[in-house]
Amino acid sequence: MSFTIIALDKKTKENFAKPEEMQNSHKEIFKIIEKSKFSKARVGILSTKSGKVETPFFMPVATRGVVKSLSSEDLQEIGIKTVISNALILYLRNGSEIIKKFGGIRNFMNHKGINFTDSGGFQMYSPRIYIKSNDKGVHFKNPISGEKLFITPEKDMEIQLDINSDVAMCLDTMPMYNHSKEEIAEAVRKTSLWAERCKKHHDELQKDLPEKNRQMLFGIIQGGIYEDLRKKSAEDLIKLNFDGYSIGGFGLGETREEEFKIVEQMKKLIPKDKPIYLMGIGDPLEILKSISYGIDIFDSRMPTQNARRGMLFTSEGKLRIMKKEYEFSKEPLDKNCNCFVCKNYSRAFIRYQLTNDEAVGKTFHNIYFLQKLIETAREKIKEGKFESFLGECEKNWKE
RNA sequence: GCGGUUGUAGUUCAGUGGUAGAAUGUGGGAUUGUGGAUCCCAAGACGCGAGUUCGAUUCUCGCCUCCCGCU
Repeated sequence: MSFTIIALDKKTKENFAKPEEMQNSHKEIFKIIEKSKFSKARVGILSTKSGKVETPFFMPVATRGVVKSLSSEDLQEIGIKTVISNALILYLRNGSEIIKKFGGIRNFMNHKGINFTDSGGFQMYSPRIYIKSNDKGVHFKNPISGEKLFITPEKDMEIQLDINSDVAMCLDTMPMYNHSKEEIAEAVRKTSLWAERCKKHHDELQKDLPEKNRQMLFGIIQGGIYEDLRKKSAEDLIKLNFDGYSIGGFGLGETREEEFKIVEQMKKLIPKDKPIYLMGIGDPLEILKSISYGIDIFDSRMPTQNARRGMLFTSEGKLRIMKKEYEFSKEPLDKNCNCFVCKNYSRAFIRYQLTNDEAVGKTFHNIYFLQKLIETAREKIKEGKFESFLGECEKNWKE
């Protein structure tokens, strides 16, 4: 499935840094170029070994090296520069070994942009592959071969370096929303313990590499909705001086109020010159709101997974395409959207094809929508009009 | 034409002398660091007629229907 017939516009092309242009100094890996006067929103430039990307940005999830139902060309057309893959899941199918022989995931998936990898800590939520963990690491079972694996923080760093992503994530322990405070405190303790080992081993593995070729490493803050635990987690990680800081463990059932209370708290604790990544958050309004609290990076399976399940984003809110009322609809998904899908297909067509699970660009549209939304947000921040833009979006958005 | 068999939700099947349950489908909803899912809610049925009985979707009879066999 590909929509390569759209010619790249000039602006999009220019936004893609060529490898030879990427050999700049990496002394300043994150540079703030604009700050809102009315909120914590900011625009920055994150410099990685594969190029630069403007923040805030959203990364589609490419768990096994592909954003489901989108090609690398599609990503380029949409203007997506950065995707995130999953080191553990790639490792399960021997992907990390194959990718190593390609010199990294950038070459393997031919995504001419920037790649993040997640550690696999999140997969502790998945009873199908997670067995148990202790202070040394995590026991997983490989559902393909049936064999058991033991992933230590050190092993995880090695896998992510084999994959050679631009930004790696620490192996963390993610508690669930319904866990007791004691369990979440334990997850924080283990996350800090592992973060230290990740950082040490990661530095050691790259000590001979020139700085401009080094993979970055982000620490992941846990602690659920408890300010004292979050504070402890953040302080432990900040001491280790990571390249960036992730806020993990949200999007699991907590309220927006609980979430943003912690996000605001974290914003005050994390050094201003470090990028902040709110993991797993992909709801459009939630993203915009988080930007106003100073978040720089997002990722989520929401736009891709929900597209396949018939939930589309539009400028007027969520559209459930399988609803009976769209059976004969000649309208596009979103009349305000300029994507290939909205220019060519009706709601009725997309709805009809979904009954047979045919991919006709739903994912393309959702990713395009989010990309344009955040591009607009960056422009609005630069113009000093972000907050009114946010208010307008909130007003127009229907759940 | 005769004999047997069958008839319960849109569909495929349970079940009971005190007016019925599932699966699937349908209509809503959920879905947030992806194993190409899963979960929640709702609506929806005893072929027709007569008899026995306090009461029949259930038992009896007739009609119709499904399928099988015989002529």
